[in-house]
Amino acid sequence: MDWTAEAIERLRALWAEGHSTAEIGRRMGISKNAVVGKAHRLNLPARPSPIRREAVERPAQPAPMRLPRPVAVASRSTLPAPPASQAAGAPQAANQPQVPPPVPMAPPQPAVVRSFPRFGSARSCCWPIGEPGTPDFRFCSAEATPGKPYCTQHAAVAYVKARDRREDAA
DNA sequence: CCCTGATTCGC
DNA sequence: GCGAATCAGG
Repeated sequence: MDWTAEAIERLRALWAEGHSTAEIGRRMGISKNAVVGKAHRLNLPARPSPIRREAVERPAQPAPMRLPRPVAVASRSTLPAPPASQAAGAPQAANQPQVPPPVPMAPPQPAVVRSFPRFGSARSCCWPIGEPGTPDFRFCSAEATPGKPYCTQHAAVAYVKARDRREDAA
């Protein structure tokens, strides 16, 4: 792409009009990458983009770390007395390797939901009535038979004798 | 899989 | 400088 002044002007215009990079590319007969690349180079105002690549892993960066300081090997026995610098004025606290404050761990779980209301009394029948998901869906809620989740009526339906059920099975 | 924009990096 | 490749989110 020959970025003539006209081309750049057109790019700027289309960009300012809010066209997508691909659309601009289509109109100018170039790829959207060319558009966005050029726009980026021209420092055109970035468009709303949800993308954030702060954490893009970039293995290719050896980053030759430098040694903190060359450990000077003092010729034995005499450590030169430190110059009585910082005696007056600003304390050189800046060089301390600022230890970040302890990060508080995730707050402990307050309390596991102990238990559902212990039903010492009778439970209600949980036989579904109506179409689940519809407003009028409910459960039977009659008094369930002890040890069973349904009332006697529905328990009779729920617990069918194996013999009778045979026919239903595929 | 389509769209989007951003960044990188070999050319 | 260019832009395809790649990344990343919708």
